[in-house]
Amino acid sequence: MTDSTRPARVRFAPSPTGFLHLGSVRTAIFDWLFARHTGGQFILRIEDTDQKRFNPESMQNLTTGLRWLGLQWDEGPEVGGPYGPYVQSERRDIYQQYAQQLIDSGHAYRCYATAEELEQMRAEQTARGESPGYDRRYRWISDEERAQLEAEGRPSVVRFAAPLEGTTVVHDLIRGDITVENESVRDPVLMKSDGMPTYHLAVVVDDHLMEITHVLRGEEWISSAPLHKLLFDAFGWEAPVFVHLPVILDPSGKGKMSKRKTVINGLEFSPFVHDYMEQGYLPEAMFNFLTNVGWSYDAEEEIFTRDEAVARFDLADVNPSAAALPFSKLEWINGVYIRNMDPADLQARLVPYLSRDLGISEAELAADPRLAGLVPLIQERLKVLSEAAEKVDWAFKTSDEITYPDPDLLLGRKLDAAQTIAVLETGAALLADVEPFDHDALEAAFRAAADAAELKPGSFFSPFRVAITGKTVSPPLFESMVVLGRDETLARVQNAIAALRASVAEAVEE
RNA sequence: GCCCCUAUCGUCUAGAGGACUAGGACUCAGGCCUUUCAAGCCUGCGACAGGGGUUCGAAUCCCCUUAGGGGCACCA
Repeated sequence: MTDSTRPARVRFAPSPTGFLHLGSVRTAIFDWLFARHTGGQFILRIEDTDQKRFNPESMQNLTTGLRWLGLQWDEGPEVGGPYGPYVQSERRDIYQQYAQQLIDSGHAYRCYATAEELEQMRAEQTARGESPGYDRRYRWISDEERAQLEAEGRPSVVRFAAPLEGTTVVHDLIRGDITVENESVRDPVLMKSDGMPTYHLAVVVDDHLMEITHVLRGEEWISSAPLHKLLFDAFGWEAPVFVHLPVILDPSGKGKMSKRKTVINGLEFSPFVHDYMEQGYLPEAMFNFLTNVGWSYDAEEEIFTRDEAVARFDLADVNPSAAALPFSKLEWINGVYIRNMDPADLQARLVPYLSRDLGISEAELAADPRLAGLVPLIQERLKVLSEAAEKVDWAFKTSDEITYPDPDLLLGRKLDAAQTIAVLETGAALLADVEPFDHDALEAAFRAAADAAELKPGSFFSPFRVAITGKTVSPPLFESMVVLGRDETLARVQNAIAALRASVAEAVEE
C-alpha cells in the first residue's frame, strides 16, 4: 500500500522527438491513475532540451493522443499552471542558475574536453578492457589552467563532481533498494556546451521546483536514478519517490518494443497510438488494455471502467517484470467494448470511419436510414471500427454494382446451377409478395419454402446471401433484406438469376 | 566487458510461508447453438527456470547458477 491519503503530484515528461508510443502511454496512464487515486495532479512537462532531435510535429501527435485516451493534464502546455513554464527549453535560465549554484558549492565543474578527445579516451579504455566512462580529467586542473582555457575561449560543459567513494542507495517503490557504487557515477554532463541542460539536471531541478512527489518512468532510467539521488542531495533537496515501471517488450519477446512497426508471422504491430486511433480502437478499450499490463484489477476481472481502476490503483501493486503487450487481448477487449456500446453511440462513432472507407460524406451517411439498420447487425461482429466498411459496403451500392465474378459462389450447398436458379426464383416470388416486408415474415416464408423444397435452410438461404451482398459471409440475411428494401432485394436476386443463366449457357457452348 | 533490474501456462496476470491438486483472461483445439460469419455456452491443452539452503511446511524468504531485460552520450 502506498500512502493514498496525501495528494500526489506526478508528471508525464516525454521528449517531443517522435510519435506517441504505447510504452510512454502506459506510463502516462499509471501517472494519471495515481494522481486521480490520490486526488493529486497529473502534470505534462515537455523535455525538449535536445534541439537536434526536436520534432514540432510530435507535439501535436502527443497532445492529440493523450486527449484521445482521456488523459487530460492538470498542469502543462496549453493549460498552464502555477509551476510553469512546462516546456524545458523555456526554462534555460533556471537551469543555468542551478548549475552555477552547484559549481559554487563545489558539486560541479567545467570540463573542456572536445568530442574527439572523449572519443579517443573511450577507445583507449575499451582497448584496455576497462569500462568506458569519463576519467574526470578536468576535475582537478588548477585555477591557472582553468583561467587559461577560459581565456582561450574554449567551449565547456558543466559536469557533476560525483562522490568518489561510498555507495548510494535509491529506494524504488516497486523494486526496493537499489545500491550502486558512487565510483561508477562518472561525472556526467549537467549542462551542454550549447547552454542547454542534460536530462539529468533538468529532471532534478524541475521535479523539485514543480514539487513532484512521485517520479514514474521506464526502467531504462534505473541506472541513472543514483545520479539523480546524488543531485538532490547536492542541492540539499528531498528526493521524490522513485518508481521505475517495467519496460514493454517487443511482441516477439526480444528486447524493448521498437520505435517502428514490426511484422511478426505476417502480422503488423505498431507501437504508435495514432495507428490505433486510425484503425478504430476505442480509447476506453485501449486504456483498459494498457492498464492491465504491469498492473491488474484483481484475480478475476480484466474489464473495468476508468473509475473502477482509479479507485483501486496503487503503485505498490505494480509488477516489476518486463512484459510484452498481448495484442490478441487488445482485439478481444475492443470487441467487448464495442458490443457493450449503445447502438446509437456506436453508429455515431462509426460514421467517420465509414465515411473515409466508403467515400460518402459524413453528413450524408449520418442521415442515411440504412446505417441505423445496419449497425445492430454488425455490432457483435466488429473487432475494430475500421472493419465496418467491408461488412456493410454492399448496402450502399446499387444493384448494378453487385456483381458475381464467380457465379459458382451463388450455388447452394449440394445444389447445381439449375437447382439454385429454381431456389432463387421461388424466393423472388416470395419477396414480391411477402407482407409485411420484415424479418419475421421473410424468415417464415423462406423457411416454409425451404421445407417444401426439402432443402436445409442453410442450403436454401445461401444463394440469396450471395445474390444480395456479393459475398459468402455477411450480416444476417433477412435483416439485410429489410435494410435494402423489397425492390432493391428483388433486383439483386434477379441479377443473380441472370448471372447464373449466363454461366450455364457458357458452359453448354464449350 | 562492467553495472543494475527481472524470473508463475505460448502471452497478460492472481499469488505477501499452510486456503495450491497453482486461480483468471487471451490465444489455440474440440463440442453445443446456428441461415454464413460472429457472439454466447461447455470442455480440453498448458506454468512455479535449475540447484542448494532456512522452516514442521516454500511458487512465496536467502544464496548460487542459468536465462531474459535495461544501462554504460554534450539522447532522452
